Amino acid sequence: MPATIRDVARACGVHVSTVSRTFSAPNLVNPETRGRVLSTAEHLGYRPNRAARALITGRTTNLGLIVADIANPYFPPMIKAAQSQARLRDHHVFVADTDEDPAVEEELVRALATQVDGIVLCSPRMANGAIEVLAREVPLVVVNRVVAGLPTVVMDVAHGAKQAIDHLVGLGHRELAYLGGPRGSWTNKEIRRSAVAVARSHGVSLTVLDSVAPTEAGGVAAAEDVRRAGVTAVLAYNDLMAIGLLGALKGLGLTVPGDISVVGIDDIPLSSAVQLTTVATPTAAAGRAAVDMLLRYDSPTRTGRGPGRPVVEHTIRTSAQTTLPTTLIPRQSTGPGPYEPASFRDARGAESDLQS
Amino acid sequence: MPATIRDVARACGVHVSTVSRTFSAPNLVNPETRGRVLSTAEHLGYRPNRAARALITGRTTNLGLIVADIANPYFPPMIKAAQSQARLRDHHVFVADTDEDPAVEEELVRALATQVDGIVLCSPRMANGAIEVLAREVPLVVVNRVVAGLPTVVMDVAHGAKQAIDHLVGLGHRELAYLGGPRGSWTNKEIRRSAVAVARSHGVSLTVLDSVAPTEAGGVAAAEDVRRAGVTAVLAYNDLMAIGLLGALKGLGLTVPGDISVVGIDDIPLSSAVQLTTVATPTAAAGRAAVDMLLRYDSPTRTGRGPGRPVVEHTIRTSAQTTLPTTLIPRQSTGPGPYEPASFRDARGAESDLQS
DNA sequence: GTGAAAGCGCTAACAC
DNA sequence: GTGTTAGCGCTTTCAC
Repeated sequence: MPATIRDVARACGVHVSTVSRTFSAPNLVNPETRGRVLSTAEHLGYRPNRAARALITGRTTNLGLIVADIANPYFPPMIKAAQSQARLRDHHVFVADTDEDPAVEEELVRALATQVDGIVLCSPRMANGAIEVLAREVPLVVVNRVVAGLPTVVMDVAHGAKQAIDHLVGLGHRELAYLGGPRGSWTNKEIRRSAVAVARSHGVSLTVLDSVAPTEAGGVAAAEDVRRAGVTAVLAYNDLMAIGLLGALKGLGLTVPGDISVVGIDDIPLSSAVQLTTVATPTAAAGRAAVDMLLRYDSPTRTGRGPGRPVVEHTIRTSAQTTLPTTLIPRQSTGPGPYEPASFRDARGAESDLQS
Repeated sequence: MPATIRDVARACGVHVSTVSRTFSAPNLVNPETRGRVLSTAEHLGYRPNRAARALITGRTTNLGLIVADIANPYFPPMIKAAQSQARLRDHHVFVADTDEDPAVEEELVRALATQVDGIVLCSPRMANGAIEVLAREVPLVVVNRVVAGLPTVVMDVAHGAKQAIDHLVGLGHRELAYLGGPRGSWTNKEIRRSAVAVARSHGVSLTVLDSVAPTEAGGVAAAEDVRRAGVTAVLAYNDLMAIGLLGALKGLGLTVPGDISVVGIDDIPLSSAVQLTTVATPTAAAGRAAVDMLLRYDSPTRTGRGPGRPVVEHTIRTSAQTTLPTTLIPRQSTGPGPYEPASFRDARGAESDLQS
C-alpha cells in the first residue's frame, strides 16, 4: 500500500496542493516547506502515481516503440538509441514486438495508445491507410516508411542500393539478382525500384527474386533459386538473408565470392564477423531522430474553463521527413565478376536522374 | 480528444455505469442494451482509458520486463515468449534495457513500478539487497538468479557446466579454463562454482579467467589470456564470448578444435551457424514461466469500506523456484584433447555430491 | 506562498 | 438490469 500525496500532506501538516507543487513546480513553493515535504516524502517512500498524474495532465511521459521482430539484430541498436534519447528527455520507452504481423501491429498501437504520449512505428507492415487512421488516435512517427502527412524517418536505401549495384558492376558483374524482402515493406519496394533502375542504367540484367522471410532461414531457402537464376552477384534485402544465403550457397558447392558475390543491407554486428559486404544504415541515429520528432509534437494544452479540463491537442508542428545516409562497406563476400570491370561516374544523383 | 465513457452513455441514453459494465462485466448487462452500447462505442471510436481504470482498480494489465542488453541475442527469444504468454492472459509487456548498469536497473524498476502490475527482472546486476527492497514496492519475479523469498526462474547452469566439463574431459582435455562473465551475475558464479568442483572431481586443472564484457568483444579481448593460460579447452560464460574467442584464437594462429576446444553456453541462433559446441538454456520457457509466476501473485483486492477504496495486496501465493534443464549440444568447436580420453559415470548428482 | 475545491475517466458498492 | 453515488491520486485554477 504505497504512500499517497495525502499521507505526505498529513504527515507534515501541509495541504495536498503544496505537496503536489513540490513535485511538479518546486519553485512555486517556499524552500523551507519544500525541504520538509521532500524529506517526509522520502521517509514515507512516496512516489507520485503516474496513472493519476496522466489522468489529469493528459501526459504519461511514456513513449511506445513497435518493431517487427526484436530477434532481428537490426532493431536492438535502434531500440537502445531510442531509449537513451528518451531518457535524456525524461521519458520512458515501452518496446513491443509484432512478429511481422500487421494485425498484431494494429492491435499493439491501439493498446499502447492510451498509455503513451506517442508511438514510434518501425518498419510497419500495415497498409498506409491503417497507419493514417491510427495517427488520428495517437501521435505517430514512422521509421523506414514514408507516409504522407506523418513525420517519418527513413534510410536512403535507394542510394544504398545504387551503391551496391555500382560496386558489383564495377567489379565486372552483369547478371545480378535482388533477393527481396517482406511484401508490406516500404524499404523493400524502395530498394527494388532503385536496383532495377540502376541496373538498367548500366545495361546489366537484374532478376528479382521473392523470399519467404527476412531472416537467415529466408536466405537459406532462397539459395536454390539464386543458383537457378544463373547470376554472379546478389543483393539481398538485408544482412540476415545475405548471411543465410552465404552459408547455403557454400552448401550447394558454390564459393563466395569466387562463383558468386553477395551484398547485404544494414551492417548488423554479425556482418563484419562473416565478412559480408553490405550497405550500412544508421539505425541508432534513426532511433534518436524518431524520439525527437515524437517529442516535438505539440505538448498537451488544457482548454475549456475550470480545473481538470484537459484537452489534448495532437497537432504536430512539423511533419518533417528525415532521410539518413547509407554507406557501402566492401568486405570479402564480393569479388571480381566474369566481365571486364566497368568504370563509370558514381554521381549521387545518377539514380534519381533515371526516374524522370 | 478521444470519446469518454460519458459520451457513449449520453449518445445511447444510458447511464455511465452501464457502459462501464458493458466493458468490464458484459454478462451483467442486458444483451440488447449491451449491443446498443457496443455499437455506439464503436461508432464514437471509444476506448477505455487505461490510466483511469488503473487508478481505481489498482491493476494496469501491464507487465514490465527488464533485461541487461536487448542487443544480446540471448534475450529476444525470452522477450518474445514472455510477450506472447502475457498476451494469452490479456496483458501487455513493456520491455526496457539497462545496458548492464545496476543503477539504471534500479531506476527502471522504480519508474515502471507505478504503471505495471509486476516486473520480470532478467539477469539482474543489482545486489540482492536492492532487489529485496524493490520487491516491497512492486511484485517481482527474478530470472537467472536466486533471491531468497522471491519467485525465481533459473536455468540449471550448474548442471550445464558439468555437462560441458564432462564433455571436454571425456575428449581427453586436462588443462581447462573458464572464461567468466559479469561480476554481478548469479549465473556466472554458479557456472564457476560448478565448473571448479567438477574439474576437481575429475582431477583436471581449471583456470578461471576474468573478462571485460559478456559480448563478442569481450571474447576477443580474452583470447590472448586464454593462449597464455596454456589450456587446451575453454568454457565461456556465454556463446557470444565463445564466438568472439573463436575468431580471435584463429587470428592468433591457433586452430579450433585442433589446438583448442571452445564451449559456450546458451545456444543462441548464431551458434549453430558457426558450429559452436554449447549448452542450450531454455530461454523461451523461462520467459513464459516468469510471466506465469507474475500473474500468480494475488490479484489486487479492495478492502476498507465504501467504493473506490482499493487496497492492493501484493502477497504472493507461492515463492516457487523454477529450475529449467540445460542440454549439451556438441558441435565442431570441440575435439579430441592431448590425453587419453577419460571415461566416467555421467551421473546427474555427481557435481552436487562434491559440494558437501 | 498556501489552502480550498473541482474534477480527469473510470469502477464498484448500494439501492431500487 | 440499471441508476446513483463516492471516490481512486493527482493537478490546477482561484482566493486569500
